[in-house]
Amino acid sequence: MTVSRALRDPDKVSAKTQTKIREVVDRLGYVPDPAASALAAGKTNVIGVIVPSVTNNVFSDVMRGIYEAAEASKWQIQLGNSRYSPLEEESLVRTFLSQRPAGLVLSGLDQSEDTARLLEQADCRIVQIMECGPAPYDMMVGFSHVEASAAATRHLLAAGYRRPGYIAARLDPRSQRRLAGFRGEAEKAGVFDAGRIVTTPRPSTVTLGCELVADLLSKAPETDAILCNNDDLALGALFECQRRGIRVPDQMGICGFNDLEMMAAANPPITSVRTFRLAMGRDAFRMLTGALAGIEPEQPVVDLGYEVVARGSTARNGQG
Amino acid sequence: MTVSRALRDPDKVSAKTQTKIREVVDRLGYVPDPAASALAAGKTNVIGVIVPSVTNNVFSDVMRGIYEAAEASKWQIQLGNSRYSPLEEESLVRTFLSQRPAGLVLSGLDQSEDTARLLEQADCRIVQIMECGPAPYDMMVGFSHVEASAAATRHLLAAGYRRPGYIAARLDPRSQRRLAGFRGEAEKAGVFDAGRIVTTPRPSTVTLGCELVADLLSKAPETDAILCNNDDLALGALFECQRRGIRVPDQMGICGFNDLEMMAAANPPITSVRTFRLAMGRDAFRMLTGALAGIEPEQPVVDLGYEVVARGSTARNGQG
DNA sequence: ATTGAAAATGATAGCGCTAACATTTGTCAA
DNA sequence: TTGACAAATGTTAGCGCTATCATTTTCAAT
Repeated sequence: MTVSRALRDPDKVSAKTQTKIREVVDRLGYVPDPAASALAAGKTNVIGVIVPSVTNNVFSDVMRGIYEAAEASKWQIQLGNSRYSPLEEESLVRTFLSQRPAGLVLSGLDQSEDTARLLEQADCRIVQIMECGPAPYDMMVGFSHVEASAAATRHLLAAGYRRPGYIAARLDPRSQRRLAGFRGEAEKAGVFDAGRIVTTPRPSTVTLGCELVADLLSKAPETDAILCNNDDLALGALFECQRRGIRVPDQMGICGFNDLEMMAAANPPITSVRTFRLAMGRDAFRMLTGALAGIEPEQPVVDLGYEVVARGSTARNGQG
Repeated sequence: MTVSRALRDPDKVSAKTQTKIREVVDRLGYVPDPAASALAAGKTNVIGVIVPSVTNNVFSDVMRGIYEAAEASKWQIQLGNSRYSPLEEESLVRTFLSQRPAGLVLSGLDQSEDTARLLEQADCRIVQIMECGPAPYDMMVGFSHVEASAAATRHLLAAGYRRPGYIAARLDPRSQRRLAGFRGEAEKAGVFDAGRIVTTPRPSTVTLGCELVADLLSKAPETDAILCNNDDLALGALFECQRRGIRVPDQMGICGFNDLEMMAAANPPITSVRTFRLAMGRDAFRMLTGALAGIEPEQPVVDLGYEVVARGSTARNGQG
């Protein structure tokens, strides 16, 4: 029927036929069946999004960016949770691809080999988020974790801290690159000491931040600043220092990563590296749907950057 | 073909045919097309989940419970974000129902009239989460917000606080019921004062907790305890009190709601009302898929309860 | 061996839509 | 008025699967 056309591509149908159709559709309460449409057209309006965690604030902000951008569009978001496992990611990619999605949004650069092969052969557009790097499957929007944590390290050094430590939980690839950024910059300044790095595979929490600081201070009591792999840990670090009577920022500088909203509210406010998570989700969605509409992005890789937000927790000597 | 049967209902196919089919499937890399299946069968394996927020920790925990329970099952989770808007919820329900989902998970009891009508006519199983109440559409798993906040209020009174205030952001229906629980209990004890209630429609953040406390103290400086509508606000309240040199718990008691992980790590640790969010998601999924498999739940409404976790922030007079 | 019932397998139609092409209608210049 | 062409609408087949029923095979009991 012309009905199908009227509903999907109203320009190709005359105005009066459109009104007639709309009237009948309303009267009958007709709703198109997406399964039949998918089958006949051989494609869907589904955009698959695979994230490593649905609870981590970082990803929930990205998801919000995506959902808000997708709101009132014809695109359906299908969310998958890989729980930081490349194997689960692979299985999700398979599942999603079997649905002939219009597009796929993936986190990071470190897919398994099999996943990479699937993605290269996939006939859908792909956006990788969270990181920037060479050789995207298709498109990419993120930032450099190495550079961001290097900048945070330089900030600590500029504030006068000389024995910086690093705490991290669940060392996913991005955390490892942040650690590498810290290490590189600390070595360059001649202040690196592997004894001041404390990590754990456990998932990140505020409580864990307390524990990691306790661990760090028992191993390296001389530590005068802590670069935390994320903001949960940084908040825990602050609490732990307070409990031990360690004055922040004078005796100990604390810097987080991501700049969650609570960092600014803490007491003292905690320095952090702001990342643009909402924008990342939104831009990923726009790049993807733009490309699907035939508008190729100017650059396949978009670097959203970062910003070291200096606050009280590293304001030694009146700096920051 | 027998192939379809072998893949969906292996019991009905002989063992040797099964192996043969599996071999060929592997060799050809055959993957069933879910759209065709949905069209032919008139139903899907999709379970729609509609939450008011994807960033709020409460809902992300519930989502995690659902995703973890759904992991490796045949069920596909389709997430919708109503952003606290009954209208967006209605539109999501319409979209989801047009996909002939196997089930639907909704948040709360307060759907719009049109949504309620849609749901009553829907031929899929429905679970409402987050709250308990009479007259579920189908099934329900949650807890009583009124009772939970009443219990928190009683805890504050038992700790010796006599001029309790209440701060809340974004008054969704559940927040309103929590406020009602506070009010009821405070009135019963003769300590209610509407001047000690400060609310705002803005979304909840830690920073907002600071601001609401500032507002509360300017209006009602006599306040000696704050029941916070959630944990973000409670953390902000603690920070603000610290900044003002108000001693917690001696001069001011602080109690949160939900008992996010960070409450225990704070300094002092913050009293909160624990809710069972992961379990809520998991149980909702299990009830739903159980019912779809023909196993009706013993009770259509499951009350998961709550638990007041007393910590340092309300430990006046050595109590708590 | 024969029978009957159950188990396993096969054949057929159709789910509701869209792509591709065929036909009709409308519009305008010659 | 006519023809030429574009715009609008109609026709047809088929997307890949499943439900249903028809047929064949299996196998135990007689």
